[in-house]
Amino acid sequence: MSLKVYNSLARTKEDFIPLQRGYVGIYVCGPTVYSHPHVGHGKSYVSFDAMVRYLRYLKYKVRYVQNITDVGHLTDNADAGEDKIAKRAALERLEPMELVEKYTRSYFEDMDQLGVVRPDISPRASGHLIEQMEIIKQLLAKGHAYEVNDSVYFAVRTWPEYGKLSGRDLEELREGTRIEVLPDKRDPVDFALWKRAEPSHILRWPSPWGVGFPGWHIECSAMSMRYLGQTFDIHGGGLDNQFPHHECEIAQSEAATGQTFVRYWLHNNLVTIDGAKMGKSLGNAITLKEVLGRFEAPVVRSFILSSHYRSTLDFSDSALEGAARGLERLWGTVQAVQERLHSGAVANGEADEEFVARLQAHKARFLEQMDDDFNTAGAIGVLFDLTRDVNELLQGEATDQDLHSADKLYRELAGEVLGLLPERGGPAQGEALTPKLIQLLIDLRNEYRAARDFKRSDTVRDKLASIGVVLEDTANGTRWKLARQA
RNA sequence: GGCGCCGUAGCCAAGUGGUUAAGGCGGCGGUCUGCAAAACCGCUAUUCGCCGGUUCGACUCCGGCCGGCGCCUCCA
Repeated sequence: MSLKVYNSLARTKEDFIPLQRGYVGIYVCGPTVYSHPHVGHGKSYVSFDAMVRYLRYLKYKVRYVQNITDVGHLTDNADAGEDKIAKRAALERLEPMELVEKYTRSYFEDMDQLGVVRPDISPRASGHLIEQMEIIKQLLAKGHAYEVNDSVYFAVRTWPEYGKLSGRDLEELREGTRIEVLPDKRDPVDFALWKRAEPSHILRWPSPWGVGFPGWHIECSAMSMRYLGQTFDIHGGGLDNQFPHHECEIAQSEAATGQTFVRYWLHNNLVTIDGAKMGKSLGNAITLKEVLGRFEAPVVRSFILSSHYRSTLDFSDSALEGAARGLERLWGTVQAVQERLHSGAVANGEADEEFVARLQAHKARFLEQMDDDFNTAGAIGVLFDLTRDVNELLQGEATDQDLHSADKLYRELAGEVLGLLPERGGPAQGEALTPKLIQLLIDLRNEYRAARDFKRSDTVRDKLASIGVVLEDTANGTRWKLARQA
């Protein structure tokens, strides 16, 4: 069994073989931090998080780099229009870097909630101007770029492979150019590496070509190669960035270094809202904070992972609701296993051979799904098959070894790889009393029940229910849980 | 106009050239329970948008059609 990934460059699934045995370098295009993250960011970064988690589970030493774009790029196209960050900063009456800091924090806040493991390096574009200029210098020296009126453009006609990622034909691109071509460009398809700053442009830096700001694509080339080398294993991003962003990255990087830039390009598909594209510019973007206000973060995460990363995902309340019910059931079983383990009433003993064999079979199927281009949807399916078996086990006499092996498998697959288990943090001091108090009431109620005083036992249950504590009588005693928030 | 994707049960969603087309939600029936909840068991697509073709055999490959969508302009 080996990991296969869909490489956009090859348009097919390929065996994943890293450049250096045991090590993986991965770069994923990060957010431009000028507003709160939306559900599209959620899908993208949760998807790549699952990949990174799985690679680490496979014992690869992973270096995960994800940039923060804090250099304003233009609202319109790469050549004209306002700077997004400057525009928004003016609107919010903040210093541009203040705005950027605010939304960078907001971004990590939401990602943390979604259980996204932080990248190993989160480089800021504004902190890597030197590296960007270095590449531009190399491109100029090699004749792949030219300077006009204090701006520098990449000369696409000097790079015949331009279009290899997105399948574009240069001639068609020239004909189909919708944007007004700047007179400075020698060729309509050329793209900016460095732009002269107009006097009104706030975000500006000195450079060998005058005061200006970097082009949109150059930062990713600079930061990825800075930390992962001239050639690295995986570059990820949204499908919407395949062209022109990634195409341009490849051209400028490979033209500058003469080396293969990226070996595997992974693109995740986009989010739709009621079947239609969601976009900031379309005004139908839903922020993560909005969704996280209505659904628990793990529910959102499991919803995202319940479809393949290369499929579109349609956000709707009913679909989220379904994901919530399913996750609740999964958690119920995971929790029940742990409760049984800690109940002190478990028989010590060997694990049932047949049961262990079934666990192993589930695990193998799970890994098979993940190996197949990170099929988290299939993997979650296996988790529910596993849950069926574990529930069956819980119906009868389970030994501590049985329970331990089930618990371990959940933690490994659902927890470590998919990040779908609740954090197991100890309760805060005052809260530690709550379970004991509830247990007291449960014991009391059970005394009433033993005496067949159901009127009183129901009163206890109902009153607990009214403050959000739900009781469940099982063959192995009474359990309790907090009611879902309405 | 160019490039590309998708169409699987009421809903969400995997998947495969040929044994019974995952899984989740919902629904129905049952077991358990004082009642309930949860859990468990069973049922819920003779069929994979439509029409042709290739094949011994296609939902899976090819062609056409219908429908939905994306990229080609900032966007995860």
